[in-house]
Amino acid sequence: MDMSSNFIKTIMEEDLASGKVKEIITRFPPEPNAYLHIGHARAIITNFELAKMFGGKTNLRFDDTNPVKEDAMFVEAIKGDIEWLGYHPANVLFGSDYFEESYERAIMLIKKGLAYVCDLNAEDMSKYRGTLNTRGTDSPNRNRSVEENLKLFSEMRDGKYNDGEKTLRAKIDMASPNINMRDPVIYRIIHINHHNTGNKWCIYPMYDFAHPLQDAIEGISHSLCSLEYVDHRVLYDWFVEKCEMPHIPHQYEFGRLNITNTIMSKRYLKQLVDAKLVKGYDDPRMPTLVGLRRRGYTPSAIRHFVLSTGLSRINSTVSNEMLENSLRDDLRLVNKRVNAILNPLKVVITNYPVGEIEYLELPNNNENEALGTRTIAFGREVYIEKDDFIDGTPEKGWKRLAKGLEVRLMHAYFVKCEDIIYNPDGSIKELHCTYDPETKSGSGFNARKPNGNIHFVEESTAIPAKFNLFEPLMVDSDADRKLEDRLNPNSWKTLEGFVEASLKDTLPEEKFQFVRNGYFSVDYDTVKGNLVFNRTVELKSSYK
RNA sequence: UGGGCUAUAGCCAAGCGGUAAGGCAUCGGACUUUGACUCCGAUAUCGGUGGUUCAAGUCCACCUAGCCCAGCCA
Repeated sequence: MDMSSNFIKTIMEEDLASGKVKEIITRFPPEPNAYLHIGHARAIITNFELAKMFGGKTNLRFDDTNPVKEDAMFVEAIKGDIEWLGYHPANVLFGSDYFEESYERAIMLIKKGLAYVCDLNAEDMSKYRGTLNTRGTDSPNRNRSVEENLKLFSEMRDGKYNDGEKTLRAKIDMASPNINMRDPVIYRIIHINHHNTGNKWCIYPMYDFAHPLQDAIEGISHSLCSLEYVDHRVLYDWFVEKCEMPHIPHQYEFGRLNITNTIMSKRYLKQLVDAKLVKGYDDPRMPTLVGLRRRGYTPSAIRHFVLSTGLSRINSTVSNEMLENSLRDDLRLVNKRVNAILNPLKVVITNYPVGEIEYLELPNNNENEALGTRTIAFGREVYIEKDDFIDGTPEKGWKRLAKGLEVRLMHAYFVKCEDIIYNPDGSIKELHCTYDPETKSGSGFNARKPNGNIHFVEESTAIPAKFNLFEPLMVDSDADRKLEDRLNPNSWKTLEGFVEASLKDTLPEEKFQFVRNGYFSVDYDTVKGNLVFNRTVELKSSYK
């Protein structure tokens, strides 16, 4: 699928046409402190697709300028997710690769009288900053000499001061209506081991300072980010200019992508995992890429979804149906359609010979002949879905089984329900039906129409399986309420039923359409003799 | 009387002065060995008010609503 028209694509076309840029170079700059989720997928896909469209390239750059929050483990996880999505970065880089250059550029700012070492502690700095409605006041250290600033900054690097004791700040304008311009901190002191640079540094650049420099160094042409950075753009440009970067990158912002019934904030996802309310970051209910993968989502479905939602300067909330639709669309023609019974109800075909099994041939996908055919077993005892039978008089339009009605067991025979056998407790034990040999599928029989078509699995060849069915994790979008109170108690339900014999040797992540039940993916918990399937998404249904 | 951003159908979203694309959802109907798929058909005058123009969703003014910003986070 192509990316439809959007404002960033238009900007790129114009920049290329005018000669403002020679090549489109983008970057995806995650901070290695969490698993990627579907929201990140939008940023990844947008950056890679846009560059690809214009014959450019995209870097993966880990923005690791804050060692207190970052972990090398996430570096590998993030790389894996991006590869899984189908993208190959031109370069895999780290913000920490540029610590030396950042330091040199900071010295340049000091020498130009555009940066100073400040002694204010965090609390006082906040007071001096002023508020949204009142201007800030200058730091007492704002007019230190260049020599003193150089000396102090050098001492900061050498570890002479404790965390928080001093900062390096850009000297801009404490009266600016844009708070980001009120002498922002550009270096702070953090004595901690960094996953890449170890103990080499104890001062680390802030995002606002590091990011534009990183973009400039890498020759990024279009630096894409989300809307909350709009107010930072003027600072971004200020650093690129004042640091005299040879290449001038430009920042463009677009809105975040939200999905109904889906909470994507890092904080909540972490809370869910830490409180063991889910089974980990790859729980099939999680909106993480590893979660979606386990659930059964395919990279191409996610790509299609993201591209179909477009790109604008609005923080949008797209309905979950759109994501689900992308998955169905993606799998419809490429997956085998097989029989599984999630809620078994036994049916005995009383006029079928005891002990006899016959094998019936059917297409693996009736919309795609290339997938070939297979055989399924049919015999005297079969399982059907409980929902496909109604005990009593069905409403008008019922297209399934009921006593006295005849339906087709798909690709087999018409069967008619003659008797309902009950357990002592009143529940249904089994159905007694008769079949009509004349109605065999493929025979061309059309003397009468069945009251619907239902699927089945033959009893003696059936393989037991577990089916995990999901609903949204959260039922309440009110962020003020406690997490526990917002959870959907029915978000995970496991059913035990049967699948047809052809699924005996399936492997994790294999995907099927279970006829009339939806798309399923084999779960990682599947081991020999214990099949577990996750329902990725249901089939659409006009049956209410 | 702080600054910034945004406003096209239920949800996304094209549109760049010439008479409202598309997708998802919804509602009809056809077809159907998945109540699936597919196919037909239905559904908006563009936040509001003025103005410029032969012509405005597109330009101008004012208004309204929503979102973002006061980390030594990103």
